[in-house]
Amino acid sequence: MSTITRFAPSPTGLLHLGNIRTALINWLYARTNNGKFILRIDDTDLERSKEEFTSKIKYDLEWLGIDYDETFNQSSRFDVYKERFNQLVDIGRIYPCYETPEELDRKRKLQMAAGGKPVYDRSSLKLTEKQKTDFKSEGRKPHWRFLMNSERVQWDDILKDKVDIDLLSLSDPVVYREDGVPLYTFSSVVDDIDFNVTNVIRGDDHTSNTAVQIELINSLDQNKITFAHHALLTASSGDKLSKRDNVISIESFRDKHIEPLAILSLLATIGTSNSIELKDSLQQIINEFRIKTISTSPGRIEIDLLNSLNKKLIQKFDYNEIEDRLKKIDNRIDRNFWETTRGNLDIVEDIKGWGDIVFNSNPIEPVDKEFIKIALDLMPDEPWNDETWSNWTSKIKDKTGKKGKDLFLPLREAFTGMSHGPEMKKLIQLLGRDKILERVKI
RNA sequence: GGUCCCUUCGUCUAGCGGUUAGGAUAUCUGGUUUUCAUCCAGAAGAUCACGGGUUCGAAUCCCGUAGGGACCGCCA
Repeated sequence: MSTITRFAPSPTGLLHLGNIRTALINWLYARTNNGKFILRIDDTDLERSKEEFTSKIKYDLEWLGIDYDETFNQSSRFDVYKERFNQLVDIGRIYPCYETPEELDRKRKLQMAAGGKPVYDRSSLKLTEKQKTDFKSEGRKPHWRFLMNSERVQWDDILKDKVDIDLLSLSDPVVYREDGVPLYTFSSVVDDIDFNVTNVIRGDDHTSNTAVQIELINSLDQNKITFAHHALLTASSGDKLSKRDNVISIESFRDKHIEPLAILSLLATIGTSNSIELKDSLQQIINEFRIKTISTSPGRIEIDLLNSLNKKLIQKFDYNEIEDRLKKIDNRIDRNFWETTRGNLDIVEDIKGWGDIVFNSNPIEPVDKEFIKIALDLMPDEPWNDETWSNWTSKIKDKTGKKGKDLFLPLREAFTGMSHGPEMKKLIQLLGRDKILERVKI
C-alpha cells in the first residue's frame, strides 16, 4: 500500500513556523516514499473557521512550494460523519450526555480541587430511559460521547518508539456537539480511514489524542495507521508558538521578503540532527529527508538563523533568476548593478536603497570639503573600469598624504552618503563621473 | 492534581557500555576585501541537569530528585 500523509490545519488563523514544519514533514514523508500528500481543511467549527484563512493557507503552501495531490474541506463531509456516527451508535459505543458546559466545567474544577483527575465521570451513562425522555420533552438536546472501553492503548510511534497511554486518565471524547456538529477527534479519524491515510505525523501535543483516536479507529475499522509525534518548536523566548503570534506567521515572513527556500532550509534542519545550513533546492531537502533525524525534545527557533540563511541565499542568486523581481523594484537595475550590490543585502528588496543612492541625485555635503575638492579635481575622465578607482585614489593619496581609512571613508561618504557598502571600484562605475559631480556639494 | 514526553558546547544536535564526547550554527582570531558581507584557515566553547545504584568501566543501563514541554474543551 502506498504512503498517504495529510496536513490538516483548521482555517482559524495564519500558518506559522510550527504548523508549516508539520506540513513540511508530512509532505517530505509522502514525497520520499513516492506517496500522496493530502491537504485537509478542518473547518467543522463553522463559527471560527474563515474562508479567508483557507485561501491564505493554500497560498502559503504554494508560495513555499509544498504541493498537495488532493484537498478537501471537512465541511463537505458532514453526511459521512453522520453515517459513521450511526455505525458507532449501532454497536453501542455512543451515549447521549445532558450536562451543560458550565456543569462540566464546575465538575472538572471540583475534581481538581479534590486532587483527582478532571475526567468525565460518565454520569450520563447511568441515566435511565425515563430521565432521558424527560430531558427530551423538556427540549434539552444532548451532546454525544464515545464510550472508551480499553484501559490502556499502545502503539509503535515512528519517532517516540513505544507509547503506552492510560485511557482511564482521559475522558470519553465528545464526538457530536449539542448543535449536531461533529468534533475533530471523530471527524479526523473518519477522514483518515476513508482516505486511506497510512501515516499520521503531527506534533507531540496530539499524543494523548492519538490514544483516544486509536480506540475510535479500532471500533470503526482495523487500525492501519502508523503514527509519529514530533516535538514542538518553541519561540526563542521558550514560550509556546501561538497562532496569534503573527511575528512568526509565514505571511509575515513573506511581507518581510524572506525567501521561501530560507524558511524551508531552516525548518528542514532545526530540531533535527541535520546540519543547519542553506539548502540549494526543495529537491535537495527531499533527497536528504530522513524522518528519524527529527528530535523528540522540544527545540527553540532562533529567528536570527532565518535571517542569516536568507542572506546566504541571496548571495547565490544569479541575475537571470531574479531579473523580473529586480526590474519591478527599479527597472534601471541590471546584471552589473546586482552583482555589485548583492553582497550588501539582507533581503533582495534592500537593493532599492542602493538604487536610490546610485540613480537619484540627492545632494551630499561632505564633512571635509577641502579634501573632497582635491579628490574631485583629480577625478579621471571616463570611460572607467576596475582600475580607475585605485589609480584615482593613489593620486589623491600622493597629493594629500592620506591613506587607509582616512583616505577611503571620506570618499565613500561623499559619493554615496553611506559609511559602508559595495566595493568602491565597482560602485563608482555604477555612479559615473557626472553623477558624482552633480551630487557632491562643495 | 493526573497522563505522556524531554534534559550533551550560547543554539540545533551525534552518541545505544570502553570516543582526546563528534558535527552544524553562532562567537573570536588570522588571511582575502579600501570597508562591510562573502570566501578560506584556525581557535575557543560541554564538570553530558543533579544524586545514588549496577559494572573492571556509565553521557550511554536502573532508581530517585530537580528543571522544561505537551495534554487533561460541546477547540483543533
